[in-house]
Amino acid sequence: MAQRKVRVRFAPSPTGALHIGGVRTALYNYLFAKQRGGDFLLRIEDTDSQRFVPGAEEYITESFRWLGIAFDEGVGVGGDYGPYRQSERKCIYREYVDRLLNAGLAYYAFDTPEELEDKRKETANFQYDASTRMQMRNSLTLPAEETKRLTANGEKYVVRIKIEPGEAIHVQDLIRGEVVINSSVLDDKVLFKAADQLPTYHLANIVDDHLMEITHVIRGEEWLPSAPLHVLLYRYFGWTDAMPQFAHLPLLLKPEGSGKLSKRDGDRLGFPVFPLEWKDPNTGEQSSGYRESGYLPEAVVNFLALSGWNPGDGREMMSTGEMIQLFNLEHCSKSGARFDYEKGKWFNHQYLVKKDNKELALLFLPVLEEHQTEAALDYVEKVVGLVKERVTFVKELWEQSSFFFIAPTGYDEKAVKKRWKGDSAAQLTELAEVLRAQVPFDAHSTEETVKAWIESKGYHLGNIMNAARLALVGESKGPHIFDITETIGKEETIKRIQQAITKLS
RNA sequence: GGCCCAUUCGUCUAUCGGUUAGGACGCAAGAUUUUCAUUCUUGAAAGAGGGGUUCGAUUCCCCUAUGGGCUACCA
Repeated sequence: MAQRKVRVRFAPSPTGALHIGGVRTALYNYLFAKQRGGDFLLRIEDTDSQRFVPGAEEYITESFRWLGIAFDEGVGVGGDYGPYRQSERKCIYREYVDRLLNAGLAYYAFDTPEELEDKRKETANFQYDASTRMQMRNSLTLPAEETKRLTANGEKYVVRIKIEPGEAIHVQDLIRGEVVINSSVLDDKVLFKAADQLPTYHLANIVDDHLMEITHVIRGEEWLPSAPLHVLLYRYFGWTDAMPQFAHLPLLLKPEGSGKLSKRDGDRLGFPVFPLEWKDPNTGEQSSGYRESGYLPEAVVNFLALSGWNPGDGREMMSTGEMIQLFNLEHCSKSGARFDYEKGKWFNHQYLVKKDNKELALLFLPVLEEHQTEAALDYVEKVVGLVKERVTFVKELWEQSSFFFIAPTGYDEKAVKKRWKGDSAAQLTELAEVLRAQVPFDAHSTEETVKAWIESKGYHLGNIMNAARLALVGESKGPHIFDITETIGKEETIKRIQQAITKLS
């Protein structure tokens, strides 16, 4: 077969917020495409008008924009294979349905949902297939004129694929190898609904993948059971030669308990399962997002890539560029991965520490604003550089640095008990004098002066430093004390020391 | 219930017949430190069970168990 340009797609349906597992699937498609110099497209599968949720499509687009995963083609981007929204491709599918109908590979079925339900109730394991279809109301059992009359009358029919039993269907999976399924266990799936004149997933998916010249279908494991049906559909259409290659990814599982990661888990266990915050327009239910929780998109991407795939050499911290180079389906695991949220946090910490102070300061500015605080950018930059190693999230920067912006209004009781000794007031009074005379006031010079003074007086270093820290910070935490004095400056330093003496004596 | 997929430390995973079964997160201990963190060092921690194949199985095959998915006029 001629070498075709790699084209992969991410095809979500707009039924709500994009699940983090979906994000991972999209990411793998993206990495795969970019590595092979191929195209990555976004197709919206909105063939179920019942489940459409307003805002979901915008949510999807915005999520990938935030994550830095760009589509080459599709909804919101455009391209030569459009439209990319299945609801807008309505007229395309009818032709293919007819093709199957005319070839005798599909048939009309008139059974109502109620009739089917009854059937399922009375017959255990009822399946609409070769063994049962001749007992149902369809174009195979009804006289031709009757079928004609019913379809012409606008009866609510459905088109089903006709699957011949007893054949072993082989699916080649890039991750799992060969999977063989007997066609007898497959049912005559509905391909098209007359009610809304729309195809179901299976038909639309195959037709679109073919028309859009998709070369690789990389999707979640939940699709593996219907892969044989898809293979059959390619055959029915005569497209076997151009059939895409399949790769079914393992699922993301709940961190604890059993089952796949679900929307509910996030807020139950205290972590987001969505890239962005989401409020369901129907239920009003609010779900947290990675972005709003203070995650860095590059950390989320790196972490997600590594649950289900590894580069093979033990590397963990990787830029998107590196992952594009290293990605391959062979190193995707076959078994489901429990979602390791703690490791996600670790990744965020790593990326946060690595991040340029100025960029970090920019991200911190809104947080400062929330606390009715403002400061010059270069001041914030300096502060951020001093405390970033101590936090996991941008938000936590405030807890670690508030004293750089606001003088302590009270003193931590425990710290006072432990650090404020009987002679602290006297010693700090002296320290204030030493500091007042200190020029220049940079951390290094100040430290030398203060240490020399302590030594000459024979004071206890720890006692002075801890008491001073209490005065400057208000509690027993924070970076190197002379970095604090340098940053807040001489006036503020002395002011805080004097205030502590007054309040704590 | 039926069908399909999977199974290495608590978790994510490396190993593609011969290893003291490696790394990372988390956990524990120690070191560093004027505080709290960070950091560094060390440690505990795994091949589901049973059969084969083989000189030799974590690795290949079968069975069992367990986990997961699918089983809609949803995707």
